[in-house]
Amino acid sequence: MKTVTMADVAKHAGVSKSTVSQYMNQRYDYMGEKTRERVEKAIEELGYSPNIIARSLKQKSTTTIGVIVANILHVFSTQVIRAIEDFCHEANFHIIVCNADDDPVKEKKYMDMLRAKQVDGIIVFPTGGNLALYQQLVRDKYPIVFVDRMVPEVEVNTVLLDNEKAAKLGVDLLVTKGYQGIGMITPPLHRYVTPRMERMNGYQKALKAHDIKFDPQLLISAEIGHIRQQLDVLLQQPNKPDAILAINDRVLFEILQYAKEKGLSIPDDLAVIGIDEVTFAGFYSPTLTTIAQPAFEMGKKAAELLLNQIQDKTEVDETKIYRFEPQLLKRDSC
Amino acid sequence: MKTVTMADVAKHAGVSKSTVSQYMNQRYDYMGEKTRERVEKAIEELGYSPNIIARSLKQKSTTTIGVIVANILHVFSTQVIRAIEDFCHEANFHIIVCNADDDPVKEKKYMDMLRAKQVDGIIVFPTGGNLALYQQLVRDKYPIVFVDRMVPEVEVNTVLLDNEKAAKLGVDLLVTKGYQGIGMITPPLHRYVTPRMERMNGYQKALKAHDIKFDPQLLISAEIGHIRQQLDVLLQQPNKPDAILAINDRVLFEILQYAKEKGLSIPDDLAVIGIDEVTFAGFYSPTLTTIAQPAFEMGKKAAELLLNQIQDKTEVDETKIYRFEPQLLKRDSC
DNA sequence: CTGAAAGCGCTTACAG
DNA sequence: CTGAAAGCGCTTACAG
Repeated sequence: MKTVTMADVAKHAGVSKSTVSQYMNQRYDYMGEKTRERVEKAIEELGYSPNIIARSLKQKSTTTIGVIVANILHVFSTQVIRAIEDFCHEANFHIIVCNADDDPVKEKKYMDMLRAKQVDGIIVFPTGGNLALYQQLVRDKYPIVFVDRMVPEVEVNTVLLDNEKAAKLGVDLLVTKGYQGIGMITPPLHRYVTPRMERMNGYQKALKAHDIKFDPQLLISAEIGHIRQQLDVLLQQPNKPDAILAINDRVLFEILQYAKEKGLSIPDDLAVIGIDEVTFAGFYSPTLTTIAQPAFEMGKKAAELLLNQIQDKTEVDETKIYRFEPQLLKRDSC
Repeated sequence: MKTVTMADVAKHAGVSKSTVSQYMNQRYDYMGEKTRERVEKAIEELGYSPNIIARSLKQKSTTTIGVIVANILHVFSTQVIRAIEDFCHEANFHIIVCNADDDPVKEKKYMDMLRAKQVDGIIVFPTGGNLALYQQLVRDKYPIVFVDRMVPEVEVNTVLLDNEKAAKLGVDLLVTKGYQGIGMITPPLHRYVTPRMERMNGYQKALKAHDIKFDPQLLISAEIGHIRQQLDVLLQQPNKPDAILAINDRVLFEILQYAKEKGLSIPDDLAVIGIDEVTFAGFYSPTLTTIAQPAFEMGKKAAELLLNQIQDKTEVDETKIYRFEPQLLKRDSC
């Protein structure tokens, strides 16, 4: 496939490259009628399509952005990506998707590559492990938006769920329904991961608001693979919980699996609320009360913020945290 | 952020651009020890990072591929993308992800844009609606791989599930278990969509192999939103099915939702098998018998085929259909 | 062992 | 209204 270039078109039409370029960029203002037609015809006949790479080199814009997610297999990431894609499609931008796998090394590698590829900006679910890099980007005024997690030391527009509220919605409902011991299950908290930390805080604050003492015994913080086993221990205890708040969908799966194995009845033996909507919530038995994240709105907002930054580089936006409202979907699991 | 270029590095190090370029490409063969150190130091001090766009223009390779999926929200697409991403990451390639939404117009737009952006190749879940374009690409020897669907008129490497076998596995199991009336539910078949057509064929062939007459009455072909209603009609009939094969996960959801609403007991009132594994199959009540697609292997294969095509353009591979084995996961819903 | 020069395919002042 | 020329930031024969 011999590629046809602008020079070919120019020759074929008997005009200069400049004129073809004007045509391609729809600057017809000063172009003769016949000239335009000739160029149009030449493009048609040669099947010319411009090399955007070459244009990018000159214009310093690739109309492409990078999106680095923690894991594209998570439903939440998928929905955020989809929303970003839709928004970018409108604006004629493309997205390069990368999986950082929660690994700061991989994250850095991707960031560097994306910049080397001259993407116009980056949306990232930050691992938090590349402080110096984030700060460098901010200093360079490189367009960037954080999603799902924040990095307190770094001044970047950030799109987050109101995580405390999400946990509070769950606790409030459980308290209203009269549950006494409200447990919480989360993956490990050893590292600062915004959603987990904030949801934990929300859980504790909400308990306090209801004058319930936080009981560390009712908290499980373990790797996904160990949750069922710990749950088993927890439920043997005399002061076992009668309700549990699952910090995310992965945790909810473990609880449901456990309940199934042990023949526990939900909500009678154990009430359950999960943060994150799940596909089967509406037809599980019982139907599952969940707290949904507005993932599409969040993705859209992230894209909007980034494209704004890209388009008017001059304006010095103040950076902000954008909080989105979780939505309580009351069903029958509590 | 004033970008530092190769020329800056050259000046700073007191060498020529050529030398810096050699250094960047690790061609140290003929480079003096001191020269190398000087360049290294200059790069360090200036914080130089090369502009890959510029390199791409010269080298005619962007180390980027395009991936056009039908819908990134589908679990299958997600898994395929993830596998492609992983494979590409190894090879230092990046992926641009696009959603065609099953719309040939959008598909064409994306294809054109991706080529204009000089991606080195494209993996696509083809809508089937751009025959001329596909054929043009083949003629141009443009690296391309189809996934999930085939386009019979076009000679392109294609990665598919053995769809007939998937349906056959389901029917065989149901027959073995003694079910008499085995129904099938699918989205509309008006257009040729490989998985649907092949699974339908597989279903009919499998029935025949068991000397069961195919009864069109037991088949529902309807938009997702109308399935429950049609199912209701179907199950009122005298010769209603006692088992159903769901052609994909979306259909399975509808069946489960229906069963829940009507208080049907699975498998006693109605046995169910779904093609596509679902997250909750293992802890639903009953646990769900499904037929899983090896999505990761399929994605990996697609990436492998594409990168091979990209790397040795000379070699004329014969194009092939690569079939992957579905996996029957026996559980309790039949 | 290193540098000058041409070129990748565009865009953009500037001149006429 | 249109064209010649310079330049975007690299790479790559080629010369010495």
